[in-house]
Amino acid sequence: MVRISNGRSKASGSRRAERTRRAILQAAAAAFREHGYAGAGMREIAEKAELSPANLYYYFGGKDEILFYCQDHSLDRLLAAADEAAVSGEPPAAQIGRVIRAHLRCVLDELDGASAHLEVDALPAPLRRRVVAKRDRYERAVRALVAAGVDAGSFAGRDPILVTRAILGALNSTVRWFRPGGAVSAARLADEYADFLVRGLLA
Amino acid sequence: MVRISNGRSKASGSRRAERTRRAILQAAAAAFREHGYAGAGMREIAEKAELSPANLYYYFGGKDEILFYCQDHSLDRLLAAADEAAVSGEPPAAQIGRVIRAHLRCVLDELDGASAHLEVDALPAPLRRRVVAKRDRYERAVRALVAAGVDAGSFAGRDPILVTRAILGALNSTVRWFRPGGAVSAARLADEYADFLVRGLLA
DNA sequence: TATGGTTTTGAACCATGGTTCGAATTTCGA
DNA sequence: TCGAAATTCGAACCATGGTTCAAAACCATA
Repeated sequence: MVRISNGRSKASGSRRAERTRRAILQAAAAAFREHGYAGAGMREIAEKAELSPANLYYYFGGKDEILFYCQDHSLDRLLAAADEAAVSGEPPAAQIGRVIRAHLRCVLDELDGASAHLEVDALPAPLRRRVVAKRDRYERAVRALVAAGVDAGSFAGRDPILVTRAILGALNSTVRWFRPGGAVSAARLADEYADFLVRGLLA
Repeated sequence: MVRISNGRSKASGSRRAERTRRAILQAAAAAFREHGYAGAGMREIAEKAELSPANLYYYFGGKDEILFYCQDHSLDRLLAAADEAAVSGEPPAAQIGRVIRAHLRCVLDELDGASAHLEVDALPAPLRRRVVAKRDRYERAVRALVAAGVDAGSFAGRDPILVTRAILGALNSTVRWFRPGGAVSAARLADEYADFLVRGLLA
């Protein structure tokens, strides 16, 4: 494990290679969400991506590196959404609502975003550090929005750290039971969650 | 796997046997929380329980059966707390607050309660059915309290199913980051979470 | 102390699964 | 079309980890 040295492993050039890279990450994310990191096998990931198990090692250094890129990619999405909300100029409640909806969209609609925060401990130390650092950056960004609302007086004076973790915990746990095509749509879920959680913040 | 036939496996008699049974469950729960079900090894569980790996099979049929009893035990605790709140005669908001605090106490204070809801899919079908049934019973109990508040007009008219899942998701996710002896105590966490989540319910 | 049941264990078994390797196949510019 | 680079794969390697087994150690009772 941990045979990654530079940022990109080999084979980052061609257009086609980049496509199969994406396909692998998507297949892996689906497998991770179904059986967890340790439970999902390379053979299963290969089958979902429609190529041989050995071929995975042409694109990635190993199983852990696949998990790393899954998490890293979805964290980039989340961070972008949080930054976008922060500069929107809307009132704090609307900003948080934006972030909640964007977060759920990332986690539920896009297949490869589910394993963003789950199973960080499965990564070897150097990769884990990078993911944890990025995840903390996202958590701080959300927390800053909460704290801004508290300072402005529109939110109740609760601990922003705890409230932020409660919100993120509620959001991330949706991947455990939500299934596309089920009784509730992702859009309705996002609306209800946003209303409920934002209401909890208000003074 | 699934070599369990009757409710109790062998060796349920002596007082001492029952003690080591508990010790094994506690050690296993700690290991599961640390590395997940698939990630935690029987040798690690044995070491934490201070006995040999082979000895585990004198008390339990296998790894999956250990997970089953972990989940079953903590679900009993949660159900008892929910029932207790339901018959308290307090207003809905106070009842939900009670359940939230009890839930966090179960999940954070008692070491063997952490893996209650996580990793249900790891169980073989027959055991999984039993755990899922009990877990659903608990979720319905909490949902009934929420629905009662909505009907009484003290809660906003949101979907009780989604709101309940949001609450339980926030509560269960605490085991991912909470560590006893850390910056925040379990009691303060419970108070903040209860205030925040109950406030989200109010009309 | 002798005896039968309970409890514990070291060692090995065996399936699973991540990984490697060398060759075959495909791709693509010259 | 030719040949080098990129891509794919079957097969095997090997460590890990759940599990089994027969024998030893323990413990209560007669």
